[in-house]
Amino acid sequence: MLETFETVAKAVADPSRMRILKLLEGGELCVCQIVAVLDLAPATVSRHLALLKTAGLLQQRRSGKWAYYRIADKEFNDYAQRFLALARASLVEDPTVAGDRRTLARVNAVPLAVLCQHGRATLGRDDEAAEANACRGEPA
Amino acid sequence: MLETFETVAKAVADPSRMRILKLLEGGELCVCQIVAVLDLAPATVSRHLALLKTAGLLQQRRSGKWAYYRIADKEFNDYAQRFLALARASLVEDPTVAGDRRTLARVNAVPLAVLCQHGRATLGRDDEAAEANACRGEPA
DNA sequence: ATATCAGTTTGTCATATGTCGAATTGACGC
DNA sequence: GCGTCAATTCGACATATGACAAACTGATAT
Repeated sequence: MLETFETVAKAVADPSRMRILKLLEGGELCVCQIVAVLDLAPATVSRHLALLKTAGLLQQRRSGKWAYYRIADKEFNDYAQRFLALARASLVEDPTVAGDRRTLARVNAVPLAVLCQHGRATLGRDDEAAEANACRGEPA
Repeated sequence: MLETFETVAKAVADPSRMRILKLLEGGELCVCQIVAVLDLAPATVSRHLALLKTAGLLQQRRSGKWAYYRIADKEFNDYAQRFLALARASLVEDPTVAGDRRTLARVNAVPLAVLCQHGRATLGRDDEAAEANACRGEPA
């Protein structure tokens, strides 16, 4: 259907959403991690994730207070997996995507109990003391 | 570049433009043929075609008063040909696309001197007398 | 040079979209 | 039950976008 194609195509035709997809290629992430990397409001990220999920590009699970999103591994419609393949083959050396990955590494070095409370501001404090893990302590 | 990806993705993420791409898979067309099939204002079609061309998805040539567009056969950027391949594999049995192709067959049965002057209205008059060819009489 | 024609550009309008702040919802701890 | 936290939904705003009409541009015929 033309409408489905449009829905999926529009989903990847936004830079913020494309950045999310490239982040998730590395594996499932908690919303708060995506928020910290992209430095966008949680409402914005939540809206983007919902749109990607509606387009059949992502899957979601909840664990306690946290929501995790990952790249869809099923065929939810005729086009999602094709666009995911195209996205995977794209932007391989893009500086924005590469920068996001570096930021994600720093995000992952911060205990999420801290990240969830103080957001991206914690990234500049490498001397922050370690705390108990929260949402990131639960692999898929 | 993320910006280029966005430009190309946005170009195919619109139904009218996707219909144009599917039409052009059958070969080069004059603007007036596309106008007749899509039943959109010439200004609208012209805007869409310009956007597709900017995205590296189409090429254009002029011949007299007429402008012809065809699917790009060169790599104008990193993504255009990838999206063209995806588009070619998509909407193969879509009813809107199929209907456009049927309409195009009827458009092609009308001499373009007539079509260019009277537009889509000529499609309902199968008894129209043949006239000299105009823009369609010039194959690539 | 003038008129006609086809396509393009400009201007306008209604609608869509990305973003953020506020409000809401659901999970958790006490 | 209450307070806290993370994510989601809602509302508002600025900007973008698809559509059309009008104006413009370039090609052609006379």
